[in-house]
Amino acid sequence: MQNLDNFGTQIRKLRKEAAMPLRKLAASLDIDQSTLSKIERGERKPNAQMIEQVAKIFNTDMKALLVTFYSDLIAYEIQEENSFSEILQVAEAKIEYQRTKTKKSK
Amino acid sequence: MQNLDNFGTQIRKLRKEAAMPLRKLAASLDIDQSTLSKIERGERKPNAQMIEQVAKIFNTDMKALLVTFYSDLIAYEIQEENSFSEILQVAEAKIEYQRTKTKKSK
DNA sequence: ATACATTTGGACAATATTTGTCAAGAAATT
DNA sequence: AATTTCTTGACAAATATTGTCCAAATGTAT
Repeated sequence: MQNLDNFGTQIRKLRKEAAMPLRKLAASLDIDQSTLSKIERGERKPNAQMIEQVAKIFNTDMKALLVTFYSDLIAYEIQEENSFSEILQVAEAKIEYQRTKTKKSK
Repeated sequence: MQNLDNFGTQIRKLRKEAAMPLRKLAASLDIDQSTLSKIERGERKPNAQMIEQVAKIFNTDMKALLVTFYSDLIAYEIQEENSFSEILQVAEAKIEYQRTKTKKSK
């Protein structure tokens, strides 16, 4: 089954596995350690640029991190909506439609 | 098939059907007409509060508007991601998981 | 226990983004 | 061509995000 961790939890796990102090990871990512602490605990939103750096540092799969990052974002935005399932379905159709359009227009 | 219009297009259609000038709808929504013009053409993002008002004014289905609004938002955010399909799937699983949790904890 | 390293919490300014507003010009309608 | 409707761009005000610091809290080893 897929991993339902949020981005913060995932990073913290990677960091612990690597036995790396938060302070050090923060330095590698060029962010303040308190900021990273908050990101790991879900108190602040991470930003998309972090993802590539994190993948490199821990030599891990970037795709998994991207999926976690964006699914967090989306789940948060529509968690209160009863029609969440339909929303996601339509969003997917829209993206697919966009892609066929740009393919043709090329 | 589902409606893949974006929110702006949908509002514009409703407004045209009702033969209502933009200026008047803007007044009803208590926003500047230039703002509404931009929203209808997708140049500015609408906000969620508009939805209920629009549904009332045109006596139309609020759910359809909500789905359009949020699917736009999401499609825009992840349209560049190759794993968009998986992202959406995981987002859905996360929301479902959240819900089972809160149900139990009650 | 105390010393040392790590993590967390809160405050704050700097920066960026969003939102509201206006007025003038373009387009459409009568 | 006069009137109404819509669009565009510019700008300030309000709001949100981000970066930074430092003290307090927690954890770890001696």
